[in-house]
Amino acid sequence: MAKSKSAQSDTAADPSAKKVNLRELAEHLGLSVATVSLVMNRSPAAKSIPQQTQIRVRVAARELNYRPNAMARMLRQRRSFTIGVIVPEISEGYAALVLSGIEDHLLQEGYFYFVMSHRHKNDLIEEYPGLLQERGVEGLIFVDTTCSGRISVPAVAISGHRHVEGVTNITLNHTRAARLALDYLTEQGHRQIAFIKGQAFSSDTEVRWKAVRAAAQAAGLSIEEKLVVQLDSESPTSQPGYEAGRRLLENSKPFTALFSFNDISAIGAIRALREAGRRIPEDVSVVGFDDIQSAAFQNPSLTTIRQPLREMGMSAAETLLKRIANSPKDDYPRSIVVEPELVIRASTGRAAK
Amino acid sequence: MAKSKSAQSDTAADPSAKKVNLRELAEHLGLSVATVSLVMNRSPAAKSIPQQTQIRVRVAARELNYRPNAMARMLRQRRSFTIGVIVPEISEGYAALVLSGIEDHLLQEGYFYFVMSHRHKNDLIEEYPGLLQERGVEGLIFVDTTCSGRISVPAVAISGHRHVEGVTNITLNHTRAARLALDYLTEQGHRQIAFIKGQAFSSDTEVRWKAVRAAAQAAGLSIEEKLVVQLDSESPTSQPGYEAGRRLLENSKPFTALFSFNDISAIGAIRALREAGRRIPEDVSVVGFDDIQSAAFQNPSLTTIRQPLREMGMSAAETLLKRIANSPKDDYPRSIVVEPELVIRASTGRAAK
DNA sequence: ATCCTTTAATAAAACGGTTTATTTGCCCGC
DNA sequence: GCGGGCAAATAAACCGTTTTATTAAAGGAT
Repeated sequence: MAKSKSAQSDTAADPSAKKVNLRELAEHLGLSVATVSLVMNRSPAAKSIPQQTQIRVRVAARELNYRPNAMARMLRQRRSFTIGVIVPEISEGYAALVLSGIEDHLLQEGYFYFVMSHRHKNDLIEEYPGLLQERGVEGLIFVDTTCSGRISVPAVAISGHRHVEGVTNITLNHTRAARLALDYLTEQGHRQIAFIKGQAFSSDTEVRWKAVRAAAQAAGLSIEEKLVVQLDSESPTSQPGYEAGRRLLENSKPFTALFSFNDISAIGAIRALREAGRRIPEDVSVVGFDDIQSAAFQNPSLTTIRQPLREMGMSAAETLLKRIANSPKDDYPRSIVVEPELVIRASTGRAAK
Repeated sequence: MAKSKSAQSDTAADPSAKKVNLRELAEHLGLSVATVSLVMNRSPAAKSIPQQTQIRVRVAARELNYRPNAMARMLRQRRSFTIGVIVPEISEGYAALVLSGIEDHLLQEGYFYFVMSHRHKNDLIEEYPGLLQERGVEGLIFVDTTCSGRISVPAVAISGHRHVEGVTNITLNHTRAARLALDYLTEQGHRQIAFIKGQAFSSDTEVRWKAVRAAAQAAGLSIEEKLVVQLDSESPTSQPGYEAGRRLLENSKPFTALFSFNDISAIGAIRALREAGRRIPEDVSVVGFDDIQSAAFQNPSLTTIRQPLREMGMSAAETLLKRIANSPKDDYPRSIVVEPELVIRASTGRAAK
């Protein structure tokens, strides 16, 4: 912090005085706004302006505490340096990690971002991209949201899973993810494996389930219908997982392992299993998905398929900014695939029996 | 979704055609921009414009897919309908809940918001308010961040705990919070209670600790120095809590209960206690703070002092928008106090012995 | 006819910058 | 003594709205 004597109120120097604009600054200097603008922006056109004048301008700008008006500048340059991010909800877990990755990269590049969460309401999903574009965002990032409608700016979807013209998809290698989980479980001797599918609205649900079935087949496992349940409430908590766990138990088909759609629901399911007297992992091994921050601190700590969520966020931001920079050209990556990782913790072990 | 035939490419109707601006729309109509603007904004000055013309204008606007340029409008009206939110991090837990409350209210009122997270870096804390103001935000919300520097827009701080001119503070009734926790624990027969203090950088740390000491005194408890440890890493995970728990055990002073600074750290501490063979709650009762979404799904589920985090977020947004509306007048609430609530779950029970 | 009102609309000045094209000296070479 | 070139700066257009003051025509009252 600069040492500013707040007592000294007469100089135009430090107070949070009223805004001074370019015209006033120029008048104060006895120069034209054009000159001052060129200097302040270190425009190449300013090369013919002598150092001395440049310094004079900058000193005065500091003294008068000149701050260029962002809206005026945006209007003229037709750039907002703002991007829009659409997420299902600002929840614990998934979105929080992705957002922090996005933010990291954007702030570093001088961009700001708007967040809007739609809580799976279809009308909001339809409406938000338009609202953001009216606000002048230069690009959009969709997180776990299948984007629809006309989009006239570059866009990136994280786990979007639908090929939309103009949208770059960032997705996990689900095939590999499913194999990691099932191969590991079968290695541990599990053959009766239960599954919790994601909510219908989650864009990952279908592709992940397809991958699981393929992986099961490859591993010579057959998936019992009674060992498959689906999440169905839209709560972002572990409650849906808990309910799914209960349903699984009601089906009274024995199983020694559970592969759940995500960590949040795995945690809920574990609670249901426990209440029914099953010990984790002695009676049932549980594998989650995502590796959210709290997964490692569950009791027992959660074995899970890690998605590099922060990295996916960063990659989304990076890709988007590149696309914006190249804007008129429409050669852009359609798809970026990231790799999962099996993180073995304490919620899994060898099959009983 | 409107039924729009995407094949029909000749009419100017539906395609994501190039932007049409007010001037072009006016020309198309054979009217002046002024007239069109008045109609589109339903300005009171438009009352003298006949219904028929108004309809004509609106129909054409729809047909040409006219969207007013937000930057031009903001520049002219000198309003951005944007506010800035500064948080330590977009983490699981605390900030996520507060943010969702903030968002709820803001979107409802037609405002957008920028988020910036500083991860406790002092230079960023200094820098961000200025950056946001340069971006034209009409107000600022600080979450768990003591704001500094000159602020020339209305501001609200959640758990700011420092009286800063121009900032409304939203705080929890910590006195009551501490009493709820300690009265409950003493009722359960606990006398040897350990404490985990918050990190030095958290704005809640000091006032909460002061309240705890006062409550302890009121309950006739003395706080043993060896039973107090402080969180000290800046990780937003449970790791610092885990480390704090270990330190507590190393001090080898017996205790039957632990009151931790927040849920995240309580979860870490529980892990440390467990590793040392202590059962929760049979050997040690643990009380957290915040009631983040995952608290209810811990194993055992976490007894905690609930802060109404979403409500605090909503209240912050509401207060801020009210202040913006009244802007020139500087009578504003200095402080808003919200009440905590004791949520008893399974991590606490009667003292052993 | 004259003056006032009302209706329907417009011209033009903001808002606060950026940027292109142009001006004004001034020095240099011949 | 004059055209050319350069240095230093500026005028003015532009970005796309909003909003105030003004105009133009028509109708009504006196």
